[in-house]
Amino acid sequence: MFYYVNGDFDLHLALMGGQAFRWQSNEGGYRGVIGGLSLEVSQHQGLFRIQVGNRGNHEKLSGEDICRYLEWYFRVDENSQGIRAILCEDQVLAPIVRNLGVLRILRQDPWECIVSYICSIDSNIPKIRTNIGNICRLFGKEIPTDSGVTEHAFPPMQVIADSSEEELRSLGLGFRAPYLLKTAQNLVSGEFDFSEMRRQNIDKVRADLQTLPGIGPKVADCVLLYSLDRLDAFPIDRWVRRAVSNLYFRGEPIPDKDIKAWALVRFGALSGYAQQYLFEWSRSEQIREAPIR
DNA sequence: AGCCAGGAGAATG
DNA sequence: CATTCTCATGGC
Repeated sequence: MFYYVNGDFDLHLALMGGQAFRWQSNEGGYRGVIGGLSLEVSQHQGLFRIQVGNRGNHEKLSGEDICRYLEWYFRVDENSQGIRAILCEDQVLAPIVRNLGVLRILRQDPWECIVSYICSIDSNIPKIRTNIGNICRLFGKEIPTDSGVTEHAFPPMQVIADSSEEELRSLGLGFRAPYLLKTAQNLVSGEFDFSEMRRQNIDKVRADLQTLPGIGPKVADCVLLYSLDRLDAFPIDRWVRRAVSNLYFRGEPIPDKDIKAWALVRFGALSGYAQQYLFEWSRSEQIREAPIR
């Protein structure tokens, strides 16, 4: 089953930029798994094509349902050129936005997102990908594909909650293992309602997320931005911290709380997109000055 | 060898 | 109460 969507996309930026960690480039395209859905995505002059390889545990979904879900995931209804135009009103951001391709924020599953960014603590993108891959291989349901490669669905939170710290450590999670285990156990207790979180005040949701072990200000903002539809979230990592300092404050170190307040005023509802462009710029620059903080 | 999409808890001012 | 320090882990 194929599904075509109008272009205006940079798949490499969206899928390999460090938002999602289950995609790998694959002769001209990208192969990945969303939830339990095995996909292959490729770009063809102005269009991009999605091939649904296997529905895994989503057999009950119709083709239309899957299409709607993919529209949701890739945010195809979004006017990315309009967003770029608004961001370009910022004289510092303008050249960065124009030089990078069309950047989109994927709409991921909150549980997957929480796991991914707990794994991201004091880590790096290749290692996060390895960790997430290991978690899916050990705990995720197998998804047979036509190409013969066996993919793995992302495991439900109950499976992780029923695992052990030793098991998670064996996957290379290190000190993040107890964080993930306890957070999964807290989540299955049922006190957290992600659909309710979508409607609540962002500060309330951020505070609730931060009650989970291993989720502090940065991870909470990643979950808000990448999975709970809060484009006004502004996750501050060392790359963004460096970019803001160098681009806007002459290299002067700025406390995170000040950056957060500054970003809200400067970028408002599009803070998340500004952050993503700054993140990509900072990483492409590879500034080797004294690290901020 | 040193760096890397931070968080938690204790110590300090 | 706010800021700073230290620690845990593993791959590249």
